[in-house]
Amino acid sequence: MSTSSAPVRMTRQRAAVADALEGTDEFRSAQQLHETLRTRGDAVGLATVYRTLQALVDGGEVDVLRTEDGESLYRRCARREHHHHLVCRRCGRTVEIDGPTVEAWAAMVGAEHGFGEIEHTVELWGTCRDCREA
Amino acid sequence: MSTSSAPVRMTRQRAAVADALEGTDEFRSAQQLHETLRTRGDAVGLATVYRTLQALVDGGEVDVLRTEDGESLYRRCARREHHHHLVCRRCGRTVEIDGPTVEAWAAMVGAEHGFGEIEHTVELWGTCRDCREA
DNA sequence: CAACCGGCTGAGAATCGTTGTCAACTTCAG
DNA sequence: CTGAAGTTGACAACGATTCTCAGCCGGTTG
Ligand SMILES: [Zn+2]
Ligand SMILES: [Zn+2]
Ligand SMILES: [Zn+2]
Ligand SMILES: [Zn+2]
Repeated sequence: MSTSSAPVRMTRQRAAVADALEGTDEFRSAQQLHETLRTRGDAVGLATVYRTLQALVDGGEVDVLRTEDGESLYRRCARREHHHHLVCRRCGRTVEIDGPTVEAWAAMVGAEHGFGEIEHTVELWGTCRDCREA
Repeated sequence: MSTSSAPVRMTRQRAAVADALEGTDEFRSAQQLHETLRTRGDAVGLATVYRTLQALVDGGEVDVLRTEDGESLYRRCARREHHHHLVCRRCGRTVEIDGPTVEAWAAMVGAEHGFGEIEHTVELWGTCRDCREA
């Protein structure tokens, strides 16, 4: 089996995007990252930012989640294993969450109703202390 | 206090949309509903379908959830109280789920990290038996 | 029953995040 | 150093949803 994946090249742009993600602990949108890079004088085309983020997501390097109004937010999480998030809807600050209970619950409920290939979406939104006091 | 809510009028269009929702047990997109109505010879403008659905959602009459690719799906659920869904990603068939465990878990995790105004998104996706055998 | 006020409708334009296009450019194996 | 092939970026294209606004119609009044 040869999945003949195209060779991946290291470019200034990819390094820049990866770096911007390393530089923060919060979930950021593609546009925010694009702006950050531009300001930092390390400009990268918006399309490239999107492409790079998508690649990182596909490679499991980065997590994505969609805002209530449909915008995608990206974050370089500490652990690569499956986990969930508690995100500040104001500033993006994030806490990685483990939910063994939820995992079992989801799988069980799915099977219980004859559904297969079960997947689950579990995200928590709130307002962090700092944002609440601001 | 006068929340002076504007009077709501019953129109052919609103009745049609409401009826289309009654007619199915599955999560449907605004466009699907619009098409259904058109076919049924009970045409309603797409904008009106969207407006009506939004109103129903605001009134807690209908539940919404977003597809993985950002499309909104609507469904007239049996219970008005908070609950979750196990949805067939193929046909939209849905099972309403109760997750007392999850409710408590979400609230606890949020408070535990000093976040306020906690909200949670918990949806289960799978493939129903019929769709799997097709 | 007719007149009216104001909410409602719909065709089409406008949004907006995201993806597709494609010629010019850059990486890197040989 | 060279050439083949992956990358880039300005800009067009998309697709779901929302906005506009002139014309329409529900329902209340007299
Ligand atoms: Zn915050
Ligand atoms: Zn999980
Ligand atoms: Zn199904
Ligand atoms: Zn819940």
